[in-house]
Amino acid sequence: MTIDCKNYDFRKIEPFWQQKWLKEKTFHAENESPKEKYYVLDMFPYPSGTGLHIGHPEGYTASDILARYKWANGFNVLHPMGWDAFGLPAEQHAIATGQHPSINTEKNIQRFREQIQSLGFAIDWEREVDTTDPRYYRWTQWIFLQLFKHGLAYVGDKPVWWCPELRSVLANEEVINGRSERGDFPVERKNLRQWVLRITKYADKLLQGLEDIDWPDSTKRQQIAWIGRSEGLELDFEIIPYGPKIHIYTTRSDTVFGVTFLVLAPEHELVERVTTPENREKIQEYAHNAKKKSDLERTDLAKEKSGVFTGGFAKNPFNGEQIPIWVADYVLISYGTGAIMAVPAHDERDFEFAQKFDIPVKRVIVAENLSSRPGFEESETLHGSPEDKVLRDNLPFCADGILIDSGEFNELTTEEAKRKMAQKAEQLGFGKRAVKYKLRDWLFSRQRYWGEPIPILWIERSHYDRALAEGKAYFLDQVPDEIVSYEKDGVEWCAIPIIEKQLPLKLPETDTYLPSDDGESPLVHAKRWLNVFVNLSTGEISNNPQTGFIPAVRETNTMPQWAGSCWYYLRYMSPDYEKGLVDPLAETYWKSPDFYIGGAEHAVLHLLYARFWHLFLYDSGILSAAQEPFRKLFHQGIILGSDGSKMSKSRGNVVNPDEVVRQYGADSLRLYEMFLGPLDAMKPWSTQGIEGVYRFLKKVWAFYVDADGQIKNFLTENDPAIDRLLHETIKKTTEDIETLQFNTAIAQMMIFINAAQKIGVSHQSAVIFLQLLAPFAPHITEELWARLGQSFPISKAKWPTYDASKLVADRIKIILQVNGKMRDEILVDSDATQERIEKIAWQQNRFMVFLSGKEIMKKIYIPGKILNVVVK
RNA sequence: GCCCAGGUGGCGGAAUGGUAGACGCUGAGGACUUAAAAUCCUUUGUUCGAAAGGACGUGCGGGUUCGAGUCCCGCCUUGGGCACCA
Repeated sequence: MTIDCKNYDFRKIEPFWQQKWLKEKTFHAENESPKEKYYVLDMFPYPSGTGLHIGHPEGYTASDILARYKWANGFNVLHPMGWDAFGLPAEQHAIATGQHPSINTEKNIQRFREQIQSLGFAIDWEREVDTTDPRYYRWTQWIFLQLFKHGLAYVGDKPVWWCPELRSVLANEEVINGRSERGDFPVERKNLRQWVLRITKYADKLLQGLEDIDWPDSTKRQQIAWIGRSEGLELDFEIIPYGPKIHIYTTRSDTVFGVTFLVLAPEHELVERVTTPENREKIQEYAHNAKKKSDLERTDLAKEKSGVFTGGFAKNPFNGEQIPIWVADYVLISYGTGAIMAVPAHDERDFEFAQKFDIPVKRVIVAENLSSRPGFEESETLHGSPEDKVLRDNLPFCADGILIDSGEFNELTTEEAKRKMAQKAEQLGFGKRAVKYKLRDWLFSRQRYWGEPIPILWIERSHYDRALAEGKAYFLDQVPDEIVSYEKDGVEWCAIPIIEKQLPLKLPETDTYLPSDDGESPLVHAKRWLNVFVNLSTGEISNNPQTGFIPAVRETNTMPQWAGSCWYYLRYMSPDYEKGLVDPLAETYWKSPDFYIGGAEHAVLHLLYARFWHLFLYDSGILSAAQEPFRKLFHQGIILGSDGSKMSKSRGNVVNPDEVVRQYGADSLRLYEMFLGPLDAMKPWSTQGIEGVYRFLKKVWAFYVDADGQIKNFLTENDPAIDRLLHETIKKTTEDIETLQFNTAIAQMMIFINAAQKIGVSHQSAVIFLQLLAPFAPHITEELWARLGQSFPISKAKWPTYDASKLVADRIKIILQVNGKMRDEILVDSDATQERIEKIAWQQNRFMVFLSGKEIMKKIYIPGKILNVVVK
């Protein structure tokens, strides 16, 4: 079956083949197959109200080329698509219109599906997933319960980022420079009861797992930096006289003899204890102000240090020196121990602080090449002794070096000193080695309507204890060892899971989707849903009081948008499986995606959270095939407006994919996005540029089809030159697809068609060329393929291979250089020796001009390429 | 401030240390056409030259090499990430 058209009528051709692929399930992936599998994954889109963006098809086309290429290579390919459909815009739309967010979400999904289908991707549409579908989020909730059961989900009254505009709590990762990532609204600190996932427990695994996965270096680096592992020493500085100890954490224990003050974070519990009466007032004032300051202000004013002396002192455990204790907000309560030893000579921040408050600076580390300089043995307190100006200007000296003025540790290197000091501290019991992370636990609850409800009930402590004591609570083996509870108005509430049978816990209907002003989820308005009665033996839930049922309150927070995207790649493997999140057989077969493509903006958030869940699921035996979810990752670049700036409505440089498809067709759009430049680069869209690839496709059409719409006659045999070009093209296209260099693959195909147009090719070569082009431009090639009499899809046809013997030319070009400059070229037989080439070269007048009267120093011959003569 | 990736014609971009500018766009000239569109052909880094041909040329300055866009050192600049993490 083909289309009845004479010209390249993509408006007829493209919908025809799209429907045929859909109807015949051409790209259906089998869960049981003797074939080797290949799983290509796109980061699934959030179906926004504005429809598909021109950037979406970039990644999708790249993955599609790979998918079709793998099909042609005999793989059983899984290339699915789905919708990350929970999210704020849908909720805001619901607030504005009063309409349930699912209605708008469904509409947007439909639009996205149509748009994506209009681009002809080889997707298995039977595996579509939607994170807002209860059949999907049932398992998101189930995973949450597993995390809960294993003690990885807990509640805490935490200072969190609260965004008044969005009326929601945000995760650390969602706050950028004191503003919300979404919407760019100001955020503030607020204490709220929150669900938190203990991602920190996986810090080391998340770090180690990066080692042998094929990811962009920059993304790995970002995750490494985000996890922020550091090894150091915790030391005790005893408050004088005989007070409690201040625990500090340092990665530079080698500088401990250079400590000239300690700093406590304003929120540190010992602040009051160390403060002397005469300083109490100003310390309290300082702490109070620091608390009021948002983190934005605290970081914004980072340049200008502030702090107050407490009047108290502590003893340096290494040398017994009395060290003044300060309070300053450049020390954060949330990292390390909330207290530091300050070594101004060897730390920029401490140095700045010491300068401002006139605190002594004591140098204890010198660069290795300086240590031999005379006069260095003597201790010098640089403050107030400006003799050695050079030295002073060198401070702070933050690099590793050699210790001076450090008692028994003198002359050790930084590395040796750290080791010996740690040993001593541990022996004498005033310190211990410690590992710290910048990574914080993941704030997992949101005060929103449009998210997965957290499947938890809250019951009073007395009920909880009794049920456990009686040993017949349904949740006996479903709760963590450590009770998750919180106190409110003198009552302690304990978290219990709802029974698995009651999943999915669906969102209740409410009158309003607006959170309350005090930061409670809109779900609190659903009173009937909220207050229930539960039977602790059976897990049954009732809306009315009954014998054997006790009152319970539902958790009203919902999950963040990241939840659904943490495991969708698993659901694609068996989207309809009812007994678990993934069918173990399907998981064993598909393992994990072989290729994952999506934007670099997800380098830390989604990609870290998903890894965390996957590692957890693997550890707890729920998954068994792959420890890491994404073995190979690629980030496509961003397509800018034609003015070179980011596409935005306000700039008026937005390109609408529907418009492009209408004007040039899906094949042109796909081809152009791939031809634009390297896949990972940022590149501007050009309206004229797409004309070029459109012309190319028209040229391809005209090469196969005559003016009457009939397939042309081809040559019986290829000219040797075109034969070589064909095999070069097979080679180049194949290699470029493997390395994702689609722009140069397309350039090679253009070269081929330009030559073929002039010289003509055999029928067989014409068929091969279509196969090469098929992953890039599937519609036009499928149509021409069918017109050539083929009855099965071109993407399933065996991928062409090149014949290496055909790549060898019988005559080759040799470049003649004088002193490395190209002066002439000659054509010789490909088996010509250097001697023969020199003989020919010496007959070239043009070349000889540059040699005449010169002394020949040297001749360099690069076989088959260059003869370079060095003259003087 | 720190870390990373870039900087090549009018434009997007090609180039395992070996002919810089493939391929495409744009511009110029031509063919076909009554005309236009489409298509096809020639040409298109700068500069000197009538031409043949020469000189210069991959952000800037050095270096290594027979030979550097590519490797090394220093700098300028654009983009991305991190940012008091002790």
